[in-house]
Amino acid sequence: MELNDLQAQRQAKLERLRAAGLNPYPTSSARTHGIASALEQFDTLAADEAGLTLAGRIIGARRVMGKIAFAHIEDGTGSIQLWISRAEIGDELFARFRDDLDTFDIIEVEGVLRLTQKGERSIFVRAIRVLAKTINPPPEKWAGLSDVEERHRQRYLDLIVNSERREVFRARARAVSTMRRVLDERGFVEVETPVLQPIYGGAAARPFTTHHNQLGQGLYLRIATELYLKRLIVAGFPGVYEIGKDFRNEGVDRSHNPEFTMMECYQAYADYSDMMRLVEDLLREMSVAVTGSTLVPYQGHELDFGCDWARIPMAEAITERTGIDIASLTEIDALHSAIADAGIKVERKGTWGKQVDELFSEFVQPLLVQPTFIIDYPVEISPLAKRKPGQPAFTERFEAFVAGMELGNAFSELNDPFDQEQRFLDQLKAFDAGDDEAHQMDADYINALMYGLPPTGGLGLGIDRIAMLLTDQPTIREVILFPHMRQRE
RNA sequence: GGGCCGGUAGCUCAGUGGUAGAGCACCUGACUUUUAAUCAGAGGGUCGUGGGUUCGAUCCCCACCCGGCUCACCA
Repeated sequence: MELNDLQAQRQAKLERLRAAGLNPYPTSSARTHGIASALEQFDTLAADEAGLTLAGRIIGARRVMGKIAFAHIEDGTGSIQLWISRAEIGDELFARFRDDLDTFDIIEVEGVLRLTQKGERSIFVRAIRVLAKTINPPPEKWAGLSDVEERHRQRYLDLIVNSERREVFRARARAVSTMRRVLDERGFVEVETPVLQPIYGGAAARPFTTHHNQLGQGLYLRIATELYLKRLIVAGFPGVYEIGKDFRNEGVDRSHNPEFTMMECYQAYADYSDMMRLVEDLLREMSVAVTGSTLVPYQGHELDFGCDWARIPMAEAITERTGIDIASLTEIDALHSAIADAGIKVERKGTWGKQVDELFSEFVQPLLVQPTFIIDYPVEISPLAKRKPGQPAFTERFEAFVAGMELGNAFSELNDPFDQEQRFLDQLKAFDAGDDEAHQMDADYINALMYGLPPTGGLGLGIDRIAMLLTDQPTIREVILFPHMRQRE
C-alpha cells in the first residue's frame, strides 16, 4: 500500500500505539451508552456522577492545550464533547491523546457527564482507549468534501463529513417501510422473482446481458418484474408486490440510473382506477411519514399530496398544449401532416404511438408539476395493457407525473391471451423494424394467461424518484447510496 | 453520443511560457475551559494521462481519461 505523507504519519502513530502494547483494532467495545441516550439522561447521570463509557469517531478539530483538551465524538446517534484534563488522566494518557490520536479515529472514553463552564454537556474523561485507528485524513475543516464526483465515489466519506446527508437515506428508508406497511395492510403479499431472466419483458428498455457458465446459458438482468408477478396472480394470490432493482441499459442523467429500485404490485379483481387511488394513498402516507406533511417542498415548488390527483386523458392533454387531436388523427401520415400544418417543432417519429409519446414528452410532461395522472395511452405503446372499452386504439393505462418526472406506470392488465400474443407479435415486428426497446415474445407468459388471469390492476412506482421528491434532492444520484460511476484507472 | 465548463498539496481553491501559491488540515514548540481556540516555526506537488510546439510547458496545440451542466435518447 502506497501511503502519502499524512497517511504515513498516521501509520507511524499506529505503530507507536502497538509499541506501547495497545491494540489499535480491538475486537469489541465496552460502551455502556449510546451518545443520544446519554444526552437524554444527562441531568440524572451528571447529578449521580455515574461512570459511563461512550464510543465514537472523533469529529472536528481536537483542541489540545498544555494541560487540558477538548474534542467531539460522534456515534451515529449523536455527538458529545470530550473534556480531558491532564491532571485527571495523567501525563502519559494525555500525551497519547495529543500525539497518537487524530480526527476521525474511533475511540472509547470512560468518565462522568459534566457541564463545562461554558455550559456544554460533556463527558469528563477518566480513560481513553482506541477502537480503530484511521489512516486517511479528514477533508477540509469547513468546506468539507464538496466535489460531487468524490462525494459519490467515496460515499462513506461523504456521509461521515456531511452527516446531515445521512438523513436523506433515513428518509428514503422511512418511505420504503411506509410503502411496505400500506401494501401489507391491504393484503398484498411481498414476493421475490428472478433478477436473471432468460427472456426480458415488462417494459420498453434495452437490457443488460450476462451468462451462466455451467448451464452455458445467456441471461438478461430484468428490466421489470411485471410478467413474473402477473404469473403469481394467475397462481391465485389476491395481490402481490415486489420491491427490488431493475436494470436498464440506457443513459444516465438526473433522473436515470442504470440500476434503480422499483415497486411493482398487482391486485386481482382491480383495475387502473383502483391503482390510481392506491398511488394517491401511498404518496400521501409516504409524504407524511417522511416530511410530516402532505405539502412537500421540492426545488422551489410546493407539491400537494393531500388531495386527489388530476386525471387527464393523454389525448386531451396533447390537444390542449398543441391543438392536435390525436384521437381523430389515427394514421402516422395524417398526424405528421397535422404537426407540419400547425408548425409544431417536434422530432419526427416513425410510428403513430411513438409520435404521440414524443408530442406528450415535449409539450405536456414538463408542465406536470403537481401530482397528475395522464390516462388512456395509445395501445401501440402499451403492449401489456387492456384496451379501453369502445376505444380500441387506447388502453386503460396511466402514468403518474410529479415535478415533470414520471413516477410510475399502471394499467388494467391485458388478460386476453390471443390479444396478448398479437401484441407481442407486433412488438417483434417493431423490433425487426429497428425499435430495440420492443418486447420479446414470452410464450410461457401466454401459457400462463391461458390458465386465466383475473381482471387485474397493476402498478409500478420508481422508488428513487419518490425519494428525490420527498427529500427535495435535485438528482437521483443524491438518493442512491452508491450511484453508478464510470470506472477510474 | 453532441455542446459548454472543469481536473493544481490530504481537502477547498488561486495562478503563470522561465525555481509552484493561499487557507484549512498535518508536523514541532508554547498554552488549565475550548468549541473556526490562539501564538511562533517547519514540511508537503508525476499541476488528470500521453504526445507535440518551444532553449524551456502546469500554462500553447492535439488526442485520450474522469467529472459537472446541458441537449439527444430513454421509465
